[in-house]
Amino acid sequence: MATATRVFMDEQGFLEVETPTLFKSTPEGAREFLVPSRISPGEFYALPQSPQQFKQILMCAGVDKYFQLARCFRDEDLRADRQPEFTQIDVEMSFIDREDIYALIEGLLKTIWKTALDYDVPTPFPRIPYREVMDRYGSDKPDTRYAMEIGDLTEDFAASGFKVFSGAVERGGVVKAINAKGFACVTQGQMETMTNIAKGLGAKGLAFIKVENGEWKSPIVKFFSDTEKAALIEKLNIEEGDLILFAADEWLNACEILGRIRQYTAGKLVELGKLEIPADQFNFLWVIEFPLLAFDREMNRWFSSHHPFTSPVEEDADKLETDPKSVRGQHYDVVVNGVELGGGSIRIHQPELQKTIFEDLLKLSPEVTQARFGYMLEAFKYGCPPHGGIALGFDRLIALLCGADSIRDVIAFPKTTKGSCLMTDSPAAVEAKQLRDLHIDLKVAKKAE
RNA sequence: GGGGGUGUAGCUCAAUUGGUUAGAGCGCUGGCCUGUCACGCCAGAGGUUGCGAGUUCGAGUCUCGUCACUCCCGCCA
Repeated sequence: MATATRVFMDEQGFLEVETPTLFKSTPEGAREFLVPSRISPGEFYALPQSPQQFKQILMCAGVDKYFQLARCFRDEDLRADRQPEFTQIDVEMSFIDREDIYALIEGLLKTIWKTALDYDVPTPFPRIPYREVMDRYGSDKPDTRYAMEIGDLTEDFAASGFKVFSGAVERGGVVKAINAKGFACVTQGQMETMTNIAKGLGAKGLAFIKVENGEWKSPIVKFFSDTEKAALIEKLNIEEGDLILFAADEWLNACEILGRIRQYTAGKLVELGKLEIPADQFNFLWVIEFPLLAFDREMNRWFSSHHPFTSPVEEDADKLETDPKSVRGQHYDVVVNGVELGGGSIRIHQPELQKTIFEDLLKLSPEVTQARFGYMLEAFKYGCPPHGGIALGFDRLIALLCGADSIRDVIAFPKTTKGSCLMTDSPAAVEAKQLRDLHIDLKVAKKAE
């Protein structure tokens, strides 16, 4: 697949460029691996979380079509789909807009799926704005191989006698529900699991209706008016044997709760043989127009929902100062079968705008901005073409093609959950002389042998 | 870093309150049959129940430790 990727990218006129592995710490994103320097006592390299900044400078330098199968490093906890070192298909191009990226990546994925599985990926992929994908699927990486979409009942229950719902609407929230078709046979334990999912996301409970023997079995349905019931039947297509689950909360929470519920119930319905999710089908889509910024309540500041180099969509740019929350980014994720395969954006190429983002919105001091990103702002000053790019998780891609549940299954010599290599027994202690050369004193006691 | 779950044959799983020689399906090997195509029939191999301690007359089952996997929170710009 690496070969297929290189051949395709070469045919499209891209130049493969290697970027340094010994990079510098830019602690905005994931935790980095540090490498001590022998020649510069007390100073460190960092292994790159991605070649992001290098590739943007390549754009300034006139390499207008760059790609790399890039090794990336992140010192975070592991998961089935996360390893401390992994590979991405890293792409950046100049003088383009989003459409160019969509067309390129659709072509690449089409080629890869054809080569590996002789599977014809239909193009173009559907594009769904973030707002809509959350409304319909409760996830920014939905599995669209099954429908079970979330319904919105905010207006229908705004004046409901059921205070839990009308109260949520009064506070500016929403009322949403999902129909788990044929899941009225849900067990007590499964209901409890789902309630815990909802509570884990801050809900007080999980309202439900079981439709059995022509009857709505539910502790709350007695509060519903006939109009409200009619709205439910119509919007959720309620039939005998269905299970309806509700979330009344602020918008994002309600969406996420039902998104989790959607995934959970779909899994159970597959076990029961009442839903089919074909393993040999691949539903690709683009999720677009993510919010550029999200607010961190604890830190009381804005942070980039993607990364700080993402350009705002043009018609929202003037709202950066007045209404940062509503600014959408020119960011896009490519999603297949509930897996986020990659993401990217059209970048900021104007030094002033980049500086505004760093200093006014992200509240980095000018000194910090200069120390961490000064070389980029400097490069931008000499005239940087409009550019953008994307990175696809290569390990995830291979796992998808192989039908593997974990990227560990498609990586030679993977790390364990605790980050050690069982083959070579790394990480391991080093000799005192090596530490002296690196000007390092250890504070941890040496492990007893 | 915190919390939950899991670990039994190559794979998917079973094994009652702790109780005989740890079972089944699929797969594998051999034989037979065959108008077969998810063939059928017969036979067989395959296990230190992740590892190490402990409790017990007796541990797959209980306790502790450890390793691995997995999910959730944190983290993953």
